[in-house]
Amino acid sequence: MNVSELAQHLNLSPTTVSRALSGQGEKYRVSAATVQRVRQAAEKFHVSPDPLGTSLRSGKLGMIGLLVPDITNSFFAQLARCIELELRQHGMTVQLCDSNEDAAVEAKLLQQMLGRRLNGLIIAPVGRTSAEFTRAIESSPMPIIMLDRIVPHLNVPTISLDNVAAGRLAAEHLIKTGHQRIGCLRGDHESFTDRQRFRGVTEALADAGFEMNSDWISGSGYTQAASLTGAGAILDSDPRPDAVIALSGQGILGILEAAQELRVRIPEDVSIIAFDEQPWSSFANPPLTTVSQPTQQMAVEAVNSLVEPTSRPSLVLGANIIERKSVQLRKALE
Amino acid sequence: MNVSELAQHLNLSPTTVSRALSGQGEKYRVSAATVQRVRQAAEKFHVSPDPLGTSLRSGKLGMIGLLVPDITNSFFAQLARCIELELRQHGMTVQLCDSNEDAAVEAKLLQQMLGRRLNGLIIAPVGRTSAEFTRAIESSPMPIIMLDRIVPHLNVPTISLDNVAAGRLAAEHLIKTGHQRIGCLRGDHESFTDRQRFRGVTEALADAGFEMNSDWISGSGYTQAASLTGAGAILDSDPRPDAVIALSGQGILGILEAAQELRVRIPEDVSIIAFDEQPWSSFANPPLTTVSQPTQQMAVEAVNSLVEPTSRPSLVLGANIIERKSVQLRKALE
DNA sequence: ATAGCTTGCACAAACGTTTGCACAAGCCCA
DNA sequence: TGGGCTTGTGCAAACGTTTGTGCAAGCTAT
Repeated sequence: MNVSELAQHLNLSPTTVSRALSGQGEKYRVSAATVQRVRQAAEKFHVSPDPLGTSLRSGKLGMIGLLVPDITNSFFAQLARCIELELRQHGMTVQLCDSNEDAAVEAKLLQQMLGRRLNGLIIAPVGRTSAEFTRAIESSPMPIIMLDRIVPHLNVPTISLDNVAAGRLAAEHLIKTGHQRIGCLRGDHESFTDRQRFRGVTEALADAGFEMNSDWISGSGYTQAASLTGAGAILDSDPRPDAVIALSGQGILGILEAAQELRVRIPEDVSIIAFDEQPWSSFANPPLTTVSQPTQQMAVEAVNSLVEPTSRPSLVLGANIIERKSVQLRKALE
Repeated sequence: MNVSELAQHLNLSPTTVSRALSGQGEKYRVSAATVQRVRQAAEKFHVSPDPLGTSLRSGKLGMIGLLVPDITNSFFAQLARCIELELRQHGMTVQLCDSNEDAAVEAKLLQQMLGRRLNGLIIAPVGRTSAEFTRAIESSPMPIIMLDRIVPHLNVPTISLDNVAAGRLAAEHLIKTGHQRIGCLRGDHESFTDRQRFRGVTEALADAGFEMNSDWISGSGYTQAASLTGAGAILDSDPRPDAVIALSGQGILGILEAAQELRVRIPEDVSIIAFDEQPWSSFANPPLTTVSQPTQQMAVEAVNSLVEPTSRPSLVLGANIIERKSVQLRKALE
C-alpha cells in the first residue's frame, strides 16, 4: 500500500500522511491526533514511503557506490563489510561493483555509477589511472572518497596508509633481522601506492647502505597471474634474495605458490613479509609476518566523510607489523 | 542534461527523444533521420535517461539485492563477484547486504530489501530460519532465489549442493584412508545445510559400522568464536578423533587455530578435511584437502534464474574433493 | 476534388513522493 | 459584527521517464 492509498483510506491528503510519517508534523502543524492516527494505520498496513518516490523527489538514491578491484581479496572484503555496516547506521545502502583489477572496466563502471543518483562514491581504485578515469572523477559533482590505492593530486579526499613509511617499516624489519639481499614483489608500478611503498623500501635500503639488485624486483600488477610470474622470477634468480617483501595482499599468494613450485623454503631459504593481514595469515605455512592496515578505521572514516556535511580532509594512517614465522633471524639484532 | 532538456534543445518532445534513444523508434515511427539526430546529440552531450525516472516509470530499480552472511568468507566473496559480473552483462547492478551471520539482522535486512523496488533477490541465508524470515519470503511477490544454506520447503527456487552426498564424500574419503575415529565440526545445527551435511557424514559412518562419539561432534554456529570453541572441544577430547571434518569454510579457521593452541599436529595427530575451497587452501599448514563447491556455476545459474522469465526449478549440484596434505593415510586403502 | 491511408511527431497521464503556499474554519478582542 | 490571528489540512507542482492515443500534414487513388 502506498502513502497515497493510505491517505485515501484515512480520508486525508497524501500531503498530510507524508508529513505525519516523516516527522515533519510539527513544522507543518499537523495535529497530534492526526499524526497518531496516521502512524497507527501505517504500522497496521505496513506502509512506508516508497523509496523510489522519495528518491525521485530528492534526487538522491540513498545509496553509495562501492567500487573495489577485487572483492575476493580479503582486505577489500573486510572493507566492504565495515562500510556496509556503517552506512546502514545512517540509513543508506551499498551498490557493489568489482572491476576485477581491470582499469578499463573500472573506468566504465565509474561512468555508470556517476550517472546514477548515488549519494556518494567510495572508490578503492585499481591504481592505474587513465585520463578517462581522472577526468570523470574530477568533473563530478558527486561526493567521492578514495581508499587504499589512491591516485594522488586529484581533487578528491583520500584515505590511505602512509605508504612510504609502511614500506620502510617492512624493509627495516628485515634489515634489523639480519637480511642482506632484500627483494620486492611489487604490484602495479603505475599505482601510486605501489610506488610509495617501493620508495619506502628503497629508501630504507639506501639508508642501510644496501644496493638493490634488479633481479630481486619484479611484479607487474595485482592479478594472480602477475603475482605468480613475478614471484617466480624473484625466487628463481641467482643469487637469490634472502628476504622478499610482498607489496600487496594478492602478492603473497603468488610468492607462496612460486615457493612451492621452486621448492624454496620459507623462511629458511628466504624470509617473507607480506602487506595486508588476512584471516588465514597465522595458519599459512609458515605463519606470515604481515604489515597490517587499520581496515575498520578506514571504513568508518570513509563513510563519515561522505555522510557528514563537514569538510573532508584527506587522511593518512599508520601501519603495524604483526610478527609471526615467515621472517627468520639471520644474525643478531643490532 | 536530461532527456527533456535534450529534447528542448533539439526542438523535439521528450517522447520522441526517449523513443529514439530506447530503440523503440521503428515501433513508434520516428523517422530514421530524427533518430540519428537524437543519437548524435545524446552522444555529444553525454545524455542518457536518468535511471531514477526509468525506475519510477517501470516500477523496477534495475538492481538485484544480494544478501550474504559474511562477505569476508571467501566463498561468498567469490559468489558475489561472479554474480555482480554476470548481472552486469544484463545491465543490472547489485545491492550488497551483509548480515554478519546474525539471523535477526538478516530478517531486518530482508524486510528492507523487499520494501525497495528491486528486480529480484539472491539470498545466501545464515540458515537459521525465523518465522519472520520465512513469512517475509513466502509472501513476497519479488523473484527470489536462495543459495548455499538454503531453507527447505519454502516456495522459493534454490541452488545448493547435494549436501548429504557431500557429507558422505568427505566421510568416505576419511574412511577409505583408514581413519576410525571421525569427528565433525558443525556449523549452525538449525541450518538445513549443516544438518544435511552432517547426515551424510553419519550415514557414511553407519554404513562403515562406526559409532559416533558425541565428544567428537561440536560447533554451534558459523561465527569465528563458535568455530574456535567447537574445534577446541573436539581436539581436546579424550580419546581424540583421528580425523575431523569441518562442515563450513569458517570452521577450518577455528580448527587451525585450536590445533595451534593445543599443539595437535595436522595431519599426524588428526587429519582434516574442510568444506569450501579457498584461495589459500594450498598454502595452509598443511595444505588442505577440501570439499569444493562449483561456485561460479551457482552464481550464473542464480542470475539466470532471476533474469530469464522461464520457469526456475531448484538446482542441486555436486561437490568435489580436492586432495592435498591435511589427510594422512592411516592404513592401506581398501 | 474528396475520402482514405501513411508518416512523423506531440499531448497527457502515470509512476510516488515532498513542499511552498493558500485556504477554510474557528477563536479572540475590539 | 467584523478584522486579525491561529490551527489544521489540501492543492498543485516538481522530480524524469515511458507509452497509448490523437492529430496534422502529405500523399494516393478514385
